[in-house]
Amino acid sequence: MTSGTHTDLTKNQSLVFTSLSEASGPLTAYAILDQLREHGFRAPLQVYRALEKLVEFGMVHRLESLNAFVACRHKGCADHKTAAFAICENCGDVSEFSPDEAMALLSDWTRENGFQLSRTTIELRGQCQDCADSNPH
Amino acid sequence: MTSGTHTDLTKNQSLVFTSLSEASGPLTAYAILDQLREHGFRAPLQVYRALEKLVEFGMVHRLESLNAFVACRHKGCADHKTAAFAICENCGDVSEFSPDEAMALLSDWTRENGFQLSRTTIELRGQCQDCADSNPH
DNA sequence: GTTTATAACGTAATAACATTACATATACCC
DNA sequence: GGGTATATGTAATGTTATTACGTTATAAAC
Repeated sequence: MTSGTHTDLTKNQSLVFTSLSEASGPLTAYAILDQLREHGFRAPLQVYRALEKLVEFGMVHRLESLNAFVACRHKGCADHKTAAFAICENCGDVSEFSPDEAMALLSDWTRENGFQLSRTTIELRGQCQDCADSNPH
Repeated sequence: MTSGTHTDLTKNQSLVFTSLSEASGPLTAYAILDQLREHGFRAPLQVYRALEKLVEFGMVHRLESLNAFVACRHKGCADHKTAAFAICENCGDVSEFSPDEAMALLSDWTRENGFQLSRTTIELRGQCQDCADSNPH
């Protein structure tokens, strides 16, 4: 083995990750639970425990403004401490991107203010291009 | 009257705003409710309704990663669509700042991707200077 | 191969956060 | 007064997340 891959997921972690990977958008913990009942899941904690690890591994992100979770689709994301998300309030679509330059400026602030950064949440809410095109204002 | 001041708060809005203004940090809706029981508050919805308006007025911010609310302490904040927060996970202290340059870069992304931005959440988690000094790693 | 330690898992109960639904009140305009 | 819009009161419920406790799987140490 070379580096930080995670083929070593447990059964529950795999099930939760697969569920998120196959979803077209973010899922709440309880939505995941419902999907996985047929695989034997019975309680929220089974989902939350798996999610905790998957987030720790960098394979899943939590969307704070949605109380939901997405599989990371951002190539190389595990190398980043930060991801940013654009969330369409019309269709629910979520785009992940890497706000490197913006993050550098936020890091300037933390440096100037002696703040020891551990994680960053950046979430943009609005309308995606498709929805803006079909719902003109 | 000149401009966007809000001396015209309703009774409930005033009570909730005062509660948040006098607090040393963010409060959850239920913490506000408990504080305001002596003023006749009886149900969560009384708090949530007031908060909704106060956020709309730009007088209060919601911290998504905390499910809590803070009174805006940022001079001129009402002019900004965006505020950023540095949240100390040790002492709970929250610093608000105006991430103008970072926001400009995020706006570049939205422009390039046709995303119609309505609001932005930027929350930094970590340790404030005071806590980092007293809890060295 | 048994002991020991650690991480993962199962289940129930409960806590914490937020909304829906419906009835009433208040204020402002005509 | 009648009509409209906004604010309020209250109860019930829905949604999200955690605590507590006990068991099972895994792997290293002896």
